[in-house]
Amino acid sequence: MSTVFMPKHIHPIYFNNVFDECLLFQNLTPNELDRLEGSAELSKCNEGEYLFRQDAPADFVYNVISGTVAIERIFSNGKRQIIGFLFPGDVIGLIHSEKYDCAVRCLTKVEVYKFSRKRLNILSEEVDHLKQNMEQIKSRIFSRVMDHLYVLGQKKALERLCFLFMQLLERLPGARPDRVDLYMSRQDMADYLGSTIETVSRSLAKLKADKLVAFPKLNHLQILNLAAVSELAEC
Amino acid sequence: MSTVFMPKHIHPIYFNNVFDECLLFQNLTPNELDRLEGSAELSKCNEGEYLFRQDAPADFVYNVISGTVAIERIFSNGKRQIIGFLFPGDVIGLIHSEKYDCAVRCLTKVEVYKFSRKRLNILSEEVDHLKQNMEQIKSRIFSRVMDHLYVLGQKKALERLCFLFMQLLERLPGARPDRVDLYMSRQDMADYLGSTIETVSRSLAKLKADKLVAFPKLNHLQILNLAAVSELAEC
DNA sequence: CGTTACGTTGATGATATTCAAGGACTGTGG
DNA sequence: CCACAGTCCTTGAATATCATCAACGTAACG
Repeated sequence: MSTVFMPKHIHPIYFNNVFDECLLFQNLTPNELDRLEGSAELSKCNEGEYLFRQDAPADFVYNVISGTVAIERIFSNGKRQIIGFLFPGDVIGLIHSEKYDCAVRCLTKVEVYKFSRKRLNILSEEVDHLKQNMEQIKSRIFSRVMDHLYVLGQKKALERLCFLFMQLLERLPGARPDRVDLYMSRQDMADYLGSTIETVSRSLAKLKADKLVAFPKLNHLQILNLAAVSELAEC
Repeated sequence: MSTVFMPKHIHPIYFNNVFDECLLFQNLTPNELDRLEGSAELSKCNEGEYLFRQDAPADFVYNVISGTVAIERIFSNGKRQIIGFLFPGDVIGLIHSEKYDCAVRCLTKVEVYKFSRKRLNILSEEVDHLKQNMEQIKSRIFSRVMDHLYVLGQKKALERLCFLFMQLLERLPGARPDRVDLYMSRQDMADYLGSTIETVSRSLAKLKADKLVAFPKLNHLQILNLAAVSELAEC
């Protein structure tokens, strides 16, 4: 990998596998990357911990370097809806008012770059590509939520599960059909898919019985029949 | 109503009941409003027509003056998910990439102000309050979609219907518990709530039987027991 | 080797969808 | 003004799907 664009002081992990795929940094010149770096701070978080909670002041924007997180929303009756899962390269916290309207829980050990939201906004005024990238990220997030909405509105349990698998396959860096790591629990899947842990488990059993997927280990998914899974997931 | 902030050439309908509630224009000075006006054009659309279609170039941002529209998304299998209903004062088309990723269908005769997206963005660089308003609108839209996601994921048909009614009551200008006009068909409600027309109809019957609501006319909803409906709708 | 947390499976009842038939409202033309 | 057709809405019956409660497996860990 070329090191031409590598700012001097950023943690090297940035450049292992994430940097190239990271939307936030697309098309930035070395000089602009340097300026962005000045607003950033590496931050770590352990499995099960929260990056931030619902209703906390929305002062920071995060860029996931490594690990997987769940965006979740708790409601007054105690129920939980997971809005999405985010992976290395993804950005958190762009679309918020003064307070975060959801919480971010780490499913694994997580490393993030933490930006002051204010400074990022100021910088985006001066760096046109950065602004464009931020807008693009927002519209992608929105588009993804609308797909999610459709899945919860129209699809059956089995199809929902396939939707999740295709999402993971497409968005989890390094995922291949024969190797998708499920970092989330069955309960997390259920809360994402608007279902229950039992229904998820039964749907999994059905997919296994039909030889569409296999589980060499509990959280190691293999997609055996990609065409069929993709078909079921289809939007 | 004070006319101090009234730009000279804007269509008077703007000032009948919408202007004060319109987020896009909050806190703008008369001079700034004048500049905004220069980018605007009044446009009308009949019931059943589309303001724009999915995948059309996203060149414009709309501000609803009068009427009701449905934001909908069509999927490859022909199914339709309605993302939301918009009313006077609401803004359409802020969060999109180059192409609209959903379509906007008019449920009634509709009047909108049509802004060039490009010019609006440029103007927002110069007018700080406008930029803030736009950000606030985006985060509200996002927050609303997340509530919707929760409703589709976690709630039963009856509760979903109550959720819709409360949304209408809160957001439809002029709506009161004893007078909520349903401009959408039963099919529209079903497509919004991730349900079927029959289930919507049955849920309605149940709510009527329990004296929570009444229908003096087919599309004139009265909420008889606001506390109960609100309770059922609760997020 | 027991404890604990997490996942699976079975039985049952609740809820929603589907298919089909019947009403109610609307607009048109006689 | 009425008859008729068309559209939308409601209701019924049968079925499919899912949630719930409970029991059982299994993997991880001290």
